Formats: sequence, C-alpha cells, structure tokens
Amino acid sequence: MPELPEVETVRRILMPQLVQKTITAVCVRNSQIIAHPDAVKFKELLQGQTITTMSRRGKFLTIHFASEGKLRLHLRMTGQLLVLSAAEPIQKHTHLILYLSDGNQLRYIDVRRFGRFWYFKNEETDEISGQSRLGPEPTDNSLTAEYLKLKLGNKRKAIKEALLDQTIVAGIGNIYADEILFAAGIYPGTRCSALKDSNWFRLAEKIPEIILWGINANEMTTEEYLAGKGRDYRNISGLRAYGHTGKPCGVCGRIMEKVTIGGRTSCYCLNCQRLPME
DNA sequence: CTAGCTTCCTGATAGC
DNA sequence: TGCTATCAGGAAGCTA
Repeated sequence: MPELPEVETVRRILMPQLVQKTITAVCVRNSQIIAHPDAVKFKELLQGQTITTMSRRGKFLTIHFASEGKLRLHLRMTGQLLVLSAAEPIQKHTHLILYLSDGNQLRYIDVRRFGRFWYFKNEETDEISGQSRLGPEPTDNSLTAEYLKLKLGNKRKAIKEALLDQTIVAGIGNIYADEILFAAGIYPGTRCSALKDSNWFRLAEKIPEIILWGINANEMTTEEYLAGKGRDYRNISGLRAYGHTGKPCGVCGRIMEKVTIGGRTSCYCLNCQRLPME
C-alpha cells in the first residue's frame, strides 16, 4: 500500500538517521523476507557496512554503502521501516533488525510478510528484484503523452490496470491510480485503445501532478512518523477519489461509485469521469 | 502476447 | 459473545 509518495516519505525521514552510521550487527528474525542471497550470507555481507545514502526508484528503496554493495528493499503492502532506540520493545512482526553504530536500530516490521530485501555486491547486476524492469518515474521528462500512447494505445486492458503496471510508469498503486484518473476525468474501466490524444495528454499531465501532490501531502516530522502517521498509508487528507465510494463527489456532488477492475476496487464519479466520446 | 486466475499473509470488519 | 466468511492489495507465477 505504500506507493511512491509514501516510500519517498520513508526515505526522507530515515535517510538523515542512517547516513554515516555503521551496521554493527544484523538480526534476521524471519528469513522469508530475504530474497537474495540467503539469510546467512545476507547477514555476513551487511555487517560492518557504513551507510552513505538512501535512494528511491518507484516503490523500491536502496541503502548504499561506502565500501561494498547495496541493500534494496520493497515494502509491498504493509512493510514499515523504523529507526528506534535499543530500549524500544520489539514489536510483533519485526522480521529484521540492523544494529547501528549510534546505538539505534533500523527495524523492519511487516504484518503480512510480503516485503522483500535484496543485497547486491558491486559486481552483481540486479535482474531479480524487478527494479530494472520499471518504467520511467512519474516526474521523468520521458513520461509524455506520446510515450503513454505508444506503450498503451493499442492495448485492450483498462487504463486503471495499465497505471498499476510498474513497467509502464513506476510507483503508482491503487490509491494514486484512482486519484490520477479522477483528476484526468477518465473512467477507470476505459480500454486503453479507446483513449483519445486529449486523454493521453491529460494523463501525462496529471500523473506527475498527483504524485508530487502526494509527496507534499505526506510531509511530516520524524515524531509524527514514529507516532504512526507515516504508517497509515490511506490516511492522507485531501484524497478525492480513493475511499470515497458512497460519498458525494467533491466537484459535482454526484454519489461516487466503485467498480472492480483487475481484481482491485476503483472508486470514481460517473459524472466527472467519462468514457471518451467520438 | 494477453487475459485471468492464484499465491503470499494477517487483521479488520461484516454477517449470523 | 463468538464464530466464520470476506476483503484489503503489490507483484510474480501460472495456465489457456
């Protein structure tokens, strides 16, 4: 459920607490979350590494080290990364603890255990995490109406599904997909092949706009993050479509409806989001 | 290549 | 009150 804006928030909150810290010890409490290499090697490789920076690509986070390799992770549905003092009791569903040189701990907590960690040495290429298959970032210059039309213009699938496809655009999940389609005035079930040039243009405009809005809307202090604000991903104020089923549309007042597309619930306003007309 | 289904998981909530 | 069924969903893997 954390999507690009929430993952970016995690990065912004955690990076200052991690930079220049050395990992003194590693505790893998559930090896299921370690995707590469195996848990034993993972632990050995991380030990003694000094963190230089933290980057984000789509919904992936990467912790970079001074001497060797990088740690990549994906929070999937319910993953949480927290820097806590050693005195904090270990909470349920804590699967990984990195002990830091300042006495704090970077903990990974994930109720559903869908999240994954990968460690790659400098000479290793990452073809397994999925990051290499990502499409452009929403704010990248290459994300244009022409690009979207070229990639999707002849596809039969619904535009809502296409927005969730990380190989088309990186970082969009169910919440922001609904918001983007609302802002662009497009019904989520519209087949890509039915979209007009004006629709592609609106999408290319609204994708970065909504994602940047989301990053801004998520802005919070470290205290707020630890207090849980950064962990209730649906609790962003200002959403106009997601979770609004049965409520009046903020633009026209019509009661908003939901439809299931590709197994996911999509909320929309039938008045503001139309199928393209000839 | 694509559409559609399943898997992974637990907790919140709805219905009886 | 307590039980069971359903839903939530990111991404990969599978089948037809």
